[in-house]
Amino acid sequence: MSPPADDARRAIDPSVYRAPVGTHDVLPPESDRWVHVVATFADRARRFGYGLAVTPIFEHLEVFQRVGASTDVVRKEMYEFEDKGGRHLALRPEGTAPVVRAYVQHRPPVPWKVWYLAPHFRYERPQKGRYRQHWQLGAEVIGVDDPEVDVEVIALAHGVYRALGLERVRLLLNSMGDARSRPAYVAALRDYLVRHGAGFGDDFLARVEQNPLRVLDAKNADWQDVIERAPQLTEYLSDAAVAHFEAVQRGLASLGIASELTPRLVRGFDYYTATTFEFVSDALDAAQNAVGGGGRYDHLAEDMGGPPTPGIGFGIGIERVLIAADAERGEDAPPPRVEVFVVDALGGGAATVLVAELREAGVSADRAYGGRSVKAQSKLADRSGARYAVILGAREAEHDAVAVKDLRAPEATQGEVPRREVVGYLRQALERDRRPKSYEI
RNA sequence: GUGGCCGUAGCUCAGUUGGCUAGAGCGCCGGGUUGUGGUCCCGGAGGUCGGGGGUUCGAAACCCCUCGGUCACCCCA
Repeated sequence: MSPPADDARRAIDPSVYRAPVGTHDVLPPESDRWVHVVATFADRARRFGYGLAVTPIFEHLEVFQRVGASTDVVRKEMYEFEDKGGRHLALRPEGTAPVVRAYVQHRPPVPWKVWYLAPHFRYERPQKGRYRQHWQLGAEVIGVDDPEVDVEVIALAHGVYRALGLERVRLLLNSMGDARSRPAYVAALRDYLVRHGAGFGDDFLARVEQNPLRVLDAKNADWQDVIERAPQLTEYLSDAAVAHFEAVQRGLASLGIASELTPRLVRGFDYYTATTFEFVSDALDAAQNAVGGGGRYDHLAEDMGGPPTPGIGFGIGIERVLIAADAERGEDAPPPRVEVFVVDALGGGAATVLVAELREAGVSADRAYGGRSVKAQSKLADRSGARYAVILGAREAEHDAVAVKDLRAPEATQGEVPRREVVGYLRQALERDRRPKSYEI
């Protein structure tokens, strides 16, 4: 491949060869933290008895329209397209709908407990913690409306934040009521807002018209007084809804999980019923402080043509979790890439063999390429963060030995080890000072 | 979709009454007598000054458009 000629170079549009607006690459060393979040979640989901559900990255448009005609996701944020067969499809904007669709399609035995890791897409203007493609980890339990399930699902999410070392994450809790109690409330709220918000302009009226609940979490300062005094959903809950909600709160308390009743917590999707919740980070002063959220959706399966089936789930935004971790404790130096770096002063493939032996033995190892000088290789050894360097030198080779150097020692500490023993020697040395403390993101 | 701020080497930035071959630090590559890193010294590579158009004798700097970044609104992970 020869480089393009100068004039050909000029014709290349640099704005095209970059990640599209609102998307980003996840690369080392940042991706190490990303993997750690995923691994932590996967481990806990497994312990809770959840299996992985991998669903398509796109679905028929109708699947996502089930999140609600009044939602921003459906009205303006969907990445929809038509394929060559004329099907109307959309990239996944949220995680619950595809899982419920899969449930309705396959009808697995209940309770169906699954978790997922998936990219999500929303066409909106990016800003801190808000991207057009972002990754969510989530879990869903379908088929049971026992409040104990609500408690378990919330506990799963809560445990993930704790395991990741996030301490400034709070749990906000609310109940959206059930099919019987919500319509009466919405009517009362609309009535109230129309009466008291007469002078608030078209934006206000449009929201009241579209979905009065949307007004409750509005940030507009002029509206706050009216919103403060608006009727609260909790006053309209049916006896059954109240009983369910109280059971959830008792269950959380019994696990020592603190939650805050937040009557004005309104989540973005219309399908929510009963329990809704959101995890927010106080370390984030950005407008996007929600690091996760979810709720119960007892009519969604039915709305997709399945039998009446309750369900509950949540999603956690990986990017926001990482931002929250940075905000809590600052960005740490990246962890070492490998434990051992092999410096080859002999040539002839000696490093190739030793590195292979180390890797087979479970020791992470790297080496330099391109026949670089010993000095250059030593620099790379230093920068790799490796604890030990092994130098393959001519003097040592004369009696079948190699030099092993402790790169962390303040004074250069170097010793000779017989070539055939070096792998075992390094394994033991690394085992001795393996840090017991858990790795935080 | 609307609005504010910003756009000079890989990164962080300097460079204004518009005027010499566009600079620094860090990073990268090499060297400091032929086998060793982290400190220090020397050298080197690397820039369509986001892109296009305009004003001007002359533009990185001024104007317009455009692309991108960032923050906020709307809303959310």
